[in-house]
Amino acid sequence: MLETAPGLLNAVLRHGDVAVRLTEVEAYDGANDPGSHAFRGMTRRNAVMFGPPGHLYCYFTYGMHVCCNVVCGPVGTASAVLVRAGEVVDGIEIARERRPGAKDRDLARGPARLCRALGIELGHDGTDLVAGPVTLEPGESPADVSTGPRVGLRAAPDRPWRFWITDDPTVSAYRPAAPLRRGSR
DNA sequence: CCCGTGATTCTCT
DNA sequence: GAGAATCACGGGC
Repeated sequence: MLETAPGLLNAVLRHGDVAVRLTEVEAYDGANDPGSHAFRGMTRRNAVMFGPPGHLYCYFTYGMHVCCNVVCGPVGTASAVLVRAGEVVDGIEIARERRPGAKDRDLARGPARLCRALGIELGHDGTDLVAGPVTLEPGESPADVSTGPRVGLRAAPDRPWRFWITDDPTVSAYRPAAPLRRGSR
């Protein structure tokens, strides 16, 4: 169940009293994938991607956001699945407190939002998803899955490795690519 | 639409 | 060792 990105759809990611049903994920294929953190080989930050599957890879980006991936390949492959969005199915009061002002369906609509709603921090990097404190429970296969290009990646945007549950309102809005506003070319 | 934010990594000396 | 470039985003206007 951890081997494929679409297999994670409908799975429930839980941290303490808050749980999120995953509705949108994105695959990253380690060393073969220019969009992956692991493309240039193992570094200190991405080390857990190279480790055993079923662990959580958390990273910090854009100066203020934490995102998390599920490591899914065997040791040495660095394959991971970015958790992009989901629906809060338990502990919604706590999630609301963590995200003041957000509408319920936006609580975990986006990778960084999802982590914040769940209370996932950098310290959870490397967490074993069976032992916890963050856990992943498989769910039923979704009735209808859509695929498309990945979001916000400048490298290899053509790989249709984003998977989401068709028509689910908690799937994040599609953004073609993150513009680079620092040098003007 | 446009901007902040800080860690990590790369490259050059 | 130092400085520059990059980053898989969200919120505010």
